[in-house]
Formats: sequence, C-alpha cells, structure tokens
Amino acid sequence: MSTAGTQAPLTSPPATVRIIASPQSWVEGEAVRQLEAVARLPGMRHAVGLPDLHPGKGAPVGAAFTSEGILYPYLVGSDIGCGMGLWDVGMLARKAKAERWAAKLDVEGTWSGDAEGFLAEEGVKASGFEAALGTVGGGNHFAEVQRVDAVHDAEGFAALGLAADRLLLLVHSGSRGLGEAILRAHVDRHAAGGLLEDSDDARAYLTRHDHAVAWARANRALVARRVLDGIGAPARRVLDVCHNSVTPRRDAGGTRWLHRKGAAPSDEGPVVIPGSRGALSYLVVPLGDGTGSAYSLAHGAGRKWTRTAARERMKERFTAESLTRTPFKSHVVCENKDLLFEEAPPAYKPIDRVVTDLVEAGLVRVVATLAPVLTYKTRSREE
DNA sequence: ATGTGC
Repeated sequence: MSTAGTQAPLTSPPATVRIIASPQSWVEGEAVRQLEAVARLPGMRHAVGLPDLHPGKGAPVGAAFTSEGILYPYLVGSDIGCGMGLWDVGMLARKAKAERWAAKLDVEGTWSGDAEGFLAEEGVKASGFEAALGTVGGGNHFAEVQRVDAVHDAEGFAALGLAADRLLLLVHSGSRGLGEAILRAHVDRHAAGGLLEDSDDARAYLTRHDHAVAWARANRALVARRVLDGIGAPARRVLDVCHNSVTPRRDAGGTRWLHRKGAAPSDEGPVVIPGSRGALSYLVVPLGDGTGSAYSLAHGAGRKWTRTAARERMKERFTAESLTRTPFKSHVVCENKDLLFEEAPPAYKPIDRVVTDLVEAGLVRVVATLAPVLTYKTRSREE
C-alpha cells in the first residue's frame, strides 16, 4: 500500500456506502439508488448519506463523498458555496415586532450600497454577479429571525457568547448566478465526468469554486446586514458554514476530495440544522473524529414531498393567507404563492427525528433549539 | 439551485 501509483486510485475497490438514518427516518428509495450510483464512480472511496438524504438532480442531497485522485464538480451542484450563517442580534426577543417587520422588510433586488466595497471588506474579489449580492435567492433559501426556544447545554451556549433572551438571525443562501455559471462551464466540457486532480481543468475549477464559496459567504453577510438594517439592530456573526463544496482533506489514507452536497461540516465547530419554517432549528456541536461520517452532518430537514406534490396538496388544504403564519405564531414573508406552497412545513421531514438520528449516531450534542419569529423568503411575486 | 428553458 505504500507505493500507490498514479493509476491506482481509479481502479481500486468500490467505495463504502453508509446511510446514517434510523428506521424512523424514512429515506426515499431513489435517494439510496442515487447514493449507490455515485459510490460506483471511478476513484470514489466513501459515500455517506445523512438523515436528511433525499433525491437530487442526478446526485442525492444530504450526502458527502470522498474520492481519491479525481473530483466531481457535478456532485457539488450549481449552488457552490451554499450554506448557513448565524448572527447574534443585539435586540431582546420580547422587543421583536414580527408583524411590523413582515409588512415592510424588503431585501429584494440589487442592494443600494457599494457591493464591491462590501466584498472588499470581506476579502472577496468581484465576480460580475454583484447585482445579486445580498439577495436571498429562491428554493429553500431564507433569512429567519429566531428566538431561543430552549438551552440544552448552558456551557456550550454561553461559550458562543449567546443569551437566551436575545434574537438570532439565520441566513440560508448561496452564490446565486455565480456558482451556476461555474458549473455550467464545467458541464459544457465534461458533462458529469470528473477532473483528475493534477489537471489544469481541475485547478481552474477549484479556483473558481473557492471564489464562489467566499462570495456566497459574503452574500449571506450582506443579506444579514440588509435584514438587520430593516429591523434596526446590530449583530455579530456567530458561525457560517458551507454545505455545498469540494475540498481537499488529509486522512489516514492520504489526500481525499471531500464533496458535500447538502451536508454541513462536522470539523468547523458548531452548526445550525434548521427545520422547515414551521419547526425548530437546532444549534449543535459536532462530536467524534468525523471519519465514519465523511466529516459531515445533516444540513436541514430534507424534503419529504416534491415541489409539484407540495403545491398540489397544500393548495387543496390551505389558503395562501393561512400559510403566512406558523404553529409558532411566526410570520412568513413569501409573496410568490407557488413558493409559499412548495416550502410549506408538511413538505419537509420532521427535524427532531433528523437531529435525534445524529445524536444517536454519536455525531452531535444539542446546544439549543431556536424557534422562528419571522421567515423572509421573497417580497417578489415572481422568481 | 439558476439576472432560469421550451
């Protein structure tokens, strides 16, 4: 094993496949088939499905993959750098004006400030997509003002500088059109094929990928700033993690390419695992050495219903107006009706089960649960 | 997912 040649990685034994989900966490068969198909790609070593595993476009979402000698941009997908940022808001929860904020908060369209200057402060170069910097995007993206529901680990909670009576802001967004353009340029040349790690194409992709990851992080920071300007409060970034990326990582066997597709890192400190807009989010601390889970965790609840099914089922049972409030009495800003139905809470799996699976697998400790106060999706009727 | 595809 000490003399692995350059050809060895692509012809060695099949990857291991592990799905970290209890029988109570229902996982769609198609998602499992997708995971197994990815595991058969040349150079693949480990394929890990997390408890929010669900089918994606070709490759599953809620999964992490490690490979040797070759990397696969299409496994990361088009929203390179997508992730979650959490801010500690300098305002008491009892001072929240959710109804007033829901009526007027507007984070739509190009930011009126100096986007390139903002990027420079974040240490990120401009990309040409700055018209979208500071916008939430579509799909499952959101900005959510939250309150602390319960503290389960007072020491861990205090260590993050948090206080139980203060608001928080969670932002889930990505690299908007930038990542999409990067993947499209790759797919035009290589389709779903991988890139040999020592190739010029791999180096070029990784340079653009790393830029999109940094730009996406800055995007979340600007979304947070726009929301905070809207509610008139200061804030401090507590954490920011990316769940769509490919990064080199050394482990016992040598350098591996760690692909995360809807999988939060377990090696970068605490993360937030959100449920639907009508459910709690979990602030957790990763446990263990990460080797059995590809250094990854679930990134959210995961869809239970397709968007099409969710639209049909929810329209039969609920009015759009009723979906702008949740069982937590929180407010939802989503003026696009299709998106309002697609993202309704029943379209997602129960987040408590997803997190319990992670706890039972020894992968996380729960620090606190966070409840929604105001979920901002979009003010626009289109998109 | 997408300054979105026919």
